[in-house]
Amino acid sequence: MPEEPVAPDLATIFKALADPTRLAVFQCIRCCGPTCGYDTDSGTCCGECDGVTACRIRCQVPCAPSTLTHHLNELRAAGLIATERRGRVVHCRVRPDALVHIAAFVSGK
Amino acid sequence: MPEEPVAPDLATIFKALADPTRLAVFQCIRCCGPTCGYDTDSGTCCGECDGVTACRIRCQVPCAPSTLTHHLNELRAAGLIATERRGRVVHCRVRPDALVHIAAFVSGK
DNA sequence: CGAAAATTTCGATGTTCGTCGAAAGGTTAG
DNA sequence: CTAACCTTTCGACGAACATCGAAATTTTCG
Repeated sequence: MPEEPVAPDLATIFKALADPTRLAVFQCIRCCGPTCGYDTDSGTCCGECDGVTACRIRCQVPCAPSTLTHHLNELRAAGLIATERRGRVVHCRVRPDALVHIAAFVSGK
Repeated sequence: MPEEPVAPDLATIFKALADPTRLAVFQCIRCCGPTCGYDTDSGTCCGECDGVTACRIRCQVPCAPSTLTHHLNELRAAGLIATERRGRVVHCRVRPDALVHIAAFVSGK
């Protein structure tokens, strides 16, 4: 299961952020941890950083565990976050290139 | 029917741009006409500019007339565009403050 | 090994959404 | 006034979506 299949189009990225709960999840990941050292080539995250664990996200964004998994999958498919399992927990991070497409859109393509 | 009821939240704005067809409509409006001189106080558009007519949008984004009306309503409700009827046709324009919320989001809130 | 913890998968459910066609509404030109 | 044009409203329909609970999976710890 790759972290990010291909470059998703703009509408897909917007759709990933269009749900209030999912947007809150993204903001939580964004604020609670440093930017992920995700490597596009190797498809892996750096092993040093901690990120935000899923269970910690659920402290700030209350929802069922399965619901959070679904939202994380959507955000990851949109290329916005990277996830990495370390033991029992999953660490979530914002990808450094997450918002470049949106930024280009705002600045007039 | 006000042009824009209240300041919509970020998720609503993203949702308005999350559909490929609707995003194409927005880009069409954005590219084909100058920025609208929409006045937040008076709630009207300046009477000088032409904007892009709905029927012209449908030349570039094929869909049923009722479908386009629906999409324009969504974009307007999200505060992204302003519409103005002039005679038989409806002129559509991007609101000058359309993307400020997204820009703030990209730049880290 | 067995229990506990964190996450995922699966199936189900109710809602929202995008789309269209038909009909109605408003406006201009002849 | 009437016909043509552009747009909106209405109702309907199928697809997609957010959410959950239960069960399964993965991993650590005693």
